[in-house]
Amino acid sequence: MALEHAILVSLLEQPGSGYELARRFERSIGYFWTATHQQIYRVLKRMENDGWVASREVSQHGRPDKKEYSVADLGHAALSSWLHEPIEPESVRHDLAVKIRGAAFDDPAGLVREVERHRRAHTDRLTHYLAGEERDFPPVPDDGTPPDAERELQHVVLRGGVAYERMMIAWLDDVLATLRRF
Amino acid sequence: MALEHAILVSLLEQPGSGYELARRFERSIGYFWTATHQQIYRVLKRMENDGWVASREVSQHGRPDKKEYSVADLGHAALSSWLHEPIEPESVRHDLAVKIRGAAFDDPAGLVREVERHRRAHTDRLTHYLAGEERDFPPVPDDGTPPDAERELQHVVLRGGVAYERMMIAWLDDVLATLRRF
DNA sequence: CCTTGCTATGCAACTGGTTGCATAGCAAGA
DNA sequence: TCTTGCTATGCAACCAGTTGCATAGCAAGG
Repeated sequence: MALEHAILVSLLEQPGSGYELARRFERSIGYFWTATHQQIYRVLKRMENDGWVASREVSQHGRPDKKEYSVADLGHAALSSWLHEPIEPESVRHDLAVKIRGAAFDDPAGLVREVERHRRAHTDRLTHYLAGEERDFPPVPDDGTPPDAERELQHVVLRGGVAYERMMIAWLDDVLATLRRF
Repeated sequence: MALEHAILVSLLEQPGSGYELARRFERSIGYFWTATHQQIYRVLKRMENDGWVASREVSQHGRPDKKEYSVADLGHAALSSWLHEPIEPESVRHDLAVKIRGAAFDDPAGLVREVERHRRAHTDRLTHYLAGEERDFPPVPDDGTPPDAERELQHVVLRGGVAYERMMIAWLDDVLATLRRF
């Protein structure tokens, strides 16, 4: 399970409430790890019981109070030991691939609109990633100052998202060309 | 849920027992949808109760008997209606991306060996895909005969796997270069 | 004042998926 | 004969994740 660890990373980058975490999981972290707010609240509670995170009540102006969480020593240690474990070869789940192979026994041409819809979703996400990259990672001249690990690593993960979306768009074009031959 | 549908597609391509399905889910179908044998047996039982599949006992020489499943009309209809639903924008889960961002708060260089391990797993899988492609999809001259949908669609899904592995390898090289700057 | 809508937190029930364990047929080899 | 190993099927317990629902503070606008 890596939700705990994703939360730890997110809280290390920036402490925040369950609600704020849920919003981050709709963007940023959420590009490669999804979670709903119910899940986040439940896991945060468990993590607090385990001493991985600590919370404090924060009053806000014009809004309900929030509970701001930050990473405790035990949490930092737990993250560290997880980082040093080898494991997890990742398992893939691709509904669309199942659909494409299934289309052979139904109506191949009928899948075109569905694939086009997916293609649009991926181009949208690519556009979004590229805008984020331009905003958050403008090119800096190498003036000899040491690189910032947090920033560089966030950037390389984002580049992974960009590469993934580009690959998917190219493949979906291949799929569309194939479907249109029937 | 698409496990039912993945099983239907697999049984349409070739009827088989739960055990045989489990083996297919370790290759072929398993490249984009994973399932353990327990899960497959449980779901097959439910599908049989629902009339989606039918089974018959098959005696084998030198082996225990098996129950061979094939798709019933209701199952074919269920698959068809699923294929015509729009839905599912796919959610991603990338442990490695979490680890990479987390490494900023631990030991970036310590992640190199882990990333190299993943890179090796992906090159292995790519080699495996390419061997399968050469074996199952040799180039055929276009002699005007109509293309075989089942075959062409299996091929385009496999090309997706190849594209994915190539993208991952290139990205992991990017990650390694980034990690090595610290 | 009342509705709408966003912030903020949470419970309960369910479903899908994983893990550990168990059983049994049969073949091959020590 | 006994062990090892592959084929073949399955139960039970657990855990992670989803869905539906509920509550409450506060602001803005009709």
